[in-house]
Amino acid sequence: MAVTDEMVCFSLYSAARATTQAYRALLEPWGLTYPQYLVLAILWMEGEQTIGSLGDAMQLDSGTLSPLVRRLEQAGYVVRARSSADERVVTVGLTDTGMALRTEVAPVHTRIAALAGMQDDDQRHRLIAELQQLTARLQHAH
Amino acid sequence: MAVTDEMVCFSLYSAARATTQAYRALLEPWGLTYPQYLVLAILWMEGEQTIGSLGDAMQLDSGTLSPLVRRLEQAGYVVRARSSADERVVTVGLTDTGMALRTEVAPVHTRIAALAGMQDDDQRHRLIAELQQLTARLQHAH
DNA sequence: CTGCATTAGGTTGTGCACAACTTAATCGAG
DNA sequence: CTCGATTAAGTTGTGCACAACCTAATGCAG
Repeated sequence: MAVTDEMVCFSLYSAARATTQAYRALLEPWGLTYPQYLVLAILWMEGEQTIGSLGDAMQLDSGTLSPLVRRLEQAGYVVRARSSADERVVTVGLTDTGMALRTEVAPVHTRIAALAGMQDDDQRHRLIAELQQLTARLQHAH
Repeated sequence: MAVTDEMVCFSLYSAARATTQAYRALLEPWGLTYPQYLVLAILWMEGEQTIGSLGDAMQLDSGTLSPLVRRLEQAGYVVRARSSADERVVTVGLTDTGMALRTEVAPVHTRIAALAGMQDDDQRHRLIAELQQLTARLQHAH
């Protein structure tokens, strides 16, 4: 029994890395990373976003999102544009190529959940709720 | 209700980042990161290790551990030495300074668990077991 | 209308995480 | 004993995560 097996933090750290590994394998044909997939998933479901709204959804700051979205743009999946109403705001929208990925790529998260043994809705929602509560507590702690 | 709130992967990703954030705050006085803390925790509990045994425990390869352990050495917490029995192997041991940290720093993971609302042993072990099972399933999937 | 505070996004620097590769030591079949 | 295979660790390059800082646009008190 290793030291780390007694730590919640380590099992989280480990599970998160196993998850992004699983995404890496399934997303490899499109050269997408897991955070890039998340941005596309948000765009597919909710339409055009700003860097700020992506940051709210993913809890990431512009220091992470700016280069990430730039790479998605270089790959031809999204376009960035300064908002005409407010020149500070950058909008991010899907290209036709990005839109076309949806059918094939969007279901990946469901396949990952199945691989993880999380195909049962109740069980999955219970785990999600528990993790969200844990996250909220840690965030409010400081 | 955001898109990402339906995804196990996102709640994991989010919880893992909240955890390392909490560690960052508590470890700031010693300039330690969460993975560095893990290495020290293993050394405190199990004594001298090799790069390979640390890699087994943390599921990391030498590409991550080599520079990480180098930084711990530069900070004066550990020493590296080539094994005389097998010159390929590098052993990692605590310095007196590293040993002395134990009293103050080792309890941090318990404090994090408390902040996360995971002070109850049964509840914590149930979550750890669930995450370990999920991790194992994802790792065996490929 | 002016000028300072606020806000949105970008840049820089550090440290993981990991793939792909290199180097050097050890092992082991023949 | 020899030499090809294996093993341990390190190096290089890419992408995230995040702190600290910068720039430019907007908002707003006076």
